[in-house]
Amino acid sequence: MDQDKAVAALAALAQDTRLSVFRLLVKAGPDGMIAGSLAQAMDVPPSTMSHHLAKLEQAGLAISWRTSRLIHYAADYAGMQALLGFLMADCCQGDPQMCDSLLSSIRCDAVSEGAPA
Amino acid sequence: MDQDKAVAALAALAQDTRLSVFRLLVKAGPDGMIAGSLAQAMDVPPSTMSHHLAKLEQAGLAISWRTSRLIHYAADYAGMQALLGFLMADCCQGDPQMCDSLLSSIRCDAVSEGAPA
DNA sequence: ATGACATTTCGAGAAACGTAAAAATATCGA
DNA sequence: TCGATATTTTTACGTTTCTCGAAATGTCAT
Repeated sequence: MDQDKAVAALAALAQDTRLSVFRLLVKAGPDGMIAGSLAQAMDVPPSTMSHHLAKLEQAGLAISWRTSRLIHYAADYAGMQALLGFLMADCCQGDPQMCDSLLSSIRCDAVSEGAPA
Repeated sequence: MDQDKAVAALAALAQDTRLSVFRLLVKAGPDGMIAGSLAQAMDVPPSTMSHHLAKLEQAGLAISWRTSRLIHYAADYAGMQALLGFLMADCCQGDPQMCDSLLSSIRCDAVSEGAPA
């Protein structure tokens, strides 16, 4: 992950529809979702969704594969991991505690926002 | 952190100069850096840097304060934390292991990219 | 007060982005 | 092969974003 790739990944997520799609894919897991279902879920035309999905895939945040006529999209966890690592790099230089407290609040069993019980 | 704020924060980071500035601020720590120094460091005019800094601050990723004629900018760790938490929400539904492996690679003592020895 | 310094606000042009209809491509069933 | 389905590519237009000079604002020393 270099600067350019990070900017591309962040730009891919910095759009309402795409951010929603990405989070939907994160929740959906490795099996992913069908392109058409995503277009329906987000209430946008197929061509618009295709454009967004292409951007997510180019940014390394989603992967796709075909099953007969259907195209599956799933979150690219490796890409997400690389992006977060890039953002967090050097975060704790001189103060590991600060970084630790930041990360601990993100741990799955500690996430509270965006994941209502 | 809601969807709109997350999009704003991601958009703030999805720009070459601003991403560099943010990472510089993350490295600089709580004392932050002076606006003019950031303009020099990034080689952009003061007005351009001011525009970028305003966007980072509006996005909740930076804070600023004045010391006589100088204006300090520092990374807003709480904002960064909220954004990462939002992105990670629901990441491990049904598969906590996947989320754990993702986070463990981000831990400060495991960061390798972007932080050359 | 006046001038010098640090930064922001305003304004305008160029470039990039989001949207979606229309046409093209790919796959399947009959 | 033909039509139907699923998706992408092409193309176009309106909007937003980026950039930076010029002017305005805030601060300090004299």
